[in-house]
Amino acid sequence: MQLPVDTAKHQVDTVRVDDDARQRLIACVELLFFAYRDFTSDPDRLLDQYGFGRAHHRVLHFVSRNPGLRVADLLLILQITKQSLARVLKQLIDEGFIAQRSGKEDRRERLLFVTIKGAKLADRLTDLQVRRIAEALEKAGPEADEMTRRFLFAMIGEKDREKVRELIRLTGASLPEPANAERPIPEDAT
Amino acid sequence: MQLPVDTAKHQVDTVRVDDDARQRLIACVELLFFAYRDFTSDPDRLLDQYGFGRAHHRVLHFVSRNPGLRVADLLLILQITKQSLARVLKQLIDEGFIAQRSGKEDRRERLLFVTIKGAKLADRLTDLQVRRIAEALEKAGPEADEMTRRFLFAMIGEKDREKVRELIRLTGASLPEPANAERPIPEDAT
DNA sequence: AATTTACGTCAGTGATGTTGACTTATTTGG
DNA sequence: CCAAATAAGTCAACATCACTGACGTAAATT
Repeated sequence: MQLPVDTAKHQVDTVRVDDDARQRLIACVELLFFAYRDFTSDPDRLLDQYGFGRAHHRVLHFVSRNPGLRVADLLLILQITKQSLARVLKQLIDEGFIAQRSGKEDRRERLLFVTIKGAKLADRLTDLQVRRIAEALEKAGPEADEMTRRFLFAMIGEKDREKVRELIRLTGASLPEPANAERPIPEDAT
Repeated sequence: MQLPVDTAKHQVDTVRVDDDARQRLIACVELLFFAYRDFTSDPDRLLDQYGFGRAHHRVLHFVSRNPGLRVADLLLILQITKQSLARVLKQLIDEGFIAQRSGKEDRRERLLFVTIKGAKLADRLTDLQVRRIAEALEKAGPEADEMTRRFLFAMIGEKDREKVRELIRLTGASLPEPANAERPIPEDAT
């Protein structure tokens, strides 16, 4: 590529002390961009073969991991609008990757489940991502596993952290300070 | 949210040994999604005020960090098409955030630079992201800094790693095995 | 019985990406 | 020196994924 060198025109004689620290943090910013770019590239290729996009992937993934998820939950997780979700969800249902059932207690709710077909695709997609992460953790060193989870968790907006902690349901030392050790396990489940 | 519990219908009696490991890896997959979602949310809010999107941010960032970047370089970095870049780049130029100059040696090249205005916005955006990362690293622990960079770097597709290493120009122990200690520093620079 | 809730849907819009083809200016190589 | 390759810009058409706002329907709640 032959990139030119940054001659640091801006912030010339500001605090030199944390200048180095800032450079390392900016490296993190850029690394996160590249890491995510490539993290999504493997699934994207597979999804293309089904005529699906990243939006389909996210829906399929979270429904697969959380059978009986409600539409409202999905909206909270993905932080998109009902209309955005509707399109991809409809496709996934129409093509037999996701099935829905009315809730027993509240029949307004549509509980979402993956079909066998959907589970297969979800697993293939997850395998691709798990493989890349496993390799990266191995390359990063023995303690990268835990450290990375702690870092990524801390990157989440404070308001959503508890929700995410419940969602990914990782117990033990894997995440910092569970704040509330009680984990009321609902018994309905599928 | 009251999410139902995964009853693990799939891969029932396969290897139980790394089942736990797989769960932790899947947690990483999901954490990366949430982390990136929130990582981009701060800049997005600021960009909105300028009528810009994420695409503008990426262009502005890399031009700001690499003055004199060529269009072709940008295409390699962002991995988008010329047409996608053209739209946002044109806007950034028209609105005075980025300036271009023909290359001295090769006058076909259009070298890109941020203007003062562009540098200010780029710095504000970077500050937002740096702040979130700094906080997350602090919460994750003392060695998260280095570990996280190693992990993120290893997440990058093997073919692009060297390019990225040059681009983010982090030396020393910050990244694993530089492979080639020689770093020929081009002297043209701006 | 009225309100709220969960979900679906219609219509319109915008940001960002894609492909393919073509032009212009400039450098390079036989 | 002229042909080919290269860097960049441009046009047209299109897909995906997000948005807003409004409205409908069924079921639960008050």
